[in-house]
Amino acid sequence: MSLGAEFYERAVLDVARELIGCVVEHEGLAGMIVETEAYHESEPACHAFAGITPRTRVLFGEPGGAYVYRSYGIHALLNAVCEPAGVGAAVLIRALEPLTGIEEMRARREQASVRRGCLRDEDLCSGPGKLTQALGIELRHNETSLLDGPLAIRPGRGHPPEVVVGTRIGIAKAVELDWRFCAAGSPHVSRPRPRGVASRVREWDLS
DNA sequence: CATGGGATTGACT
DNA sequence: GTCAATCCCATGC
Repeated sequence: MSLGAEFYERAVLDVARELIGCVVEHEGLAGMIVETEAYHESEPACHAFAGITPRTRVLFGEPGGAYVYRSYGIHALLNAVCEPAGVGAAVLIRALEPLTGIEEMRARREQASVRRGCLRDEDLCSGPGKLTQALGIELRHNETSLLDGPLAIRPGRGHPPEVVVGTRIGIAKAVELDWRFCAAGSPHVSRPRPRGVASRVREWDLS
């Protein structure tokens, strides 16, 4: 069962943190969310900061909507619209740990890669553009519903991962906000990793 | 209508 | 470390 509107209709920082450990699913392909970022109309890094435009209206729409936009002319980035309708806010899904359909994900990712057959599991969904490519998420999913649409986000199983907080990636404004959330220790988080997520070097590896 | 700038990635020096 | 690819849309004339 997908997360309901009441899950998304809350403070975007709470949603971003609690989405860590949840599962994104599309066409039978699924991965656990290990990295998110929060965006809110009150700060200039958020697309909704510009107000309601044809591009941003979905951000001000019903919580639980999907905001998918093209980045750098190439990549589709997936966001979950949050907060009550009328407030422009969303959580950017930045990385997944692949769970189901891993070989299908690898095939989709290697289509665009020059080096084939070399992609590790950690290379499949460790970035916002990578995960949409791996799961087949495209611009046509913009303004669809995460509650009952082709894209679904479900609660995770077991206890949720420990979460590490850091600053957001790849933005020029409001860079100081600690609005990035990562599953502690996960090798599927994108780079650069915040402190506390860096892979540990065992002592016997040093010499 | 023309222009400019990205919530990135992969390849290369 | 640097750099180009490439499309949508916000902005300004």
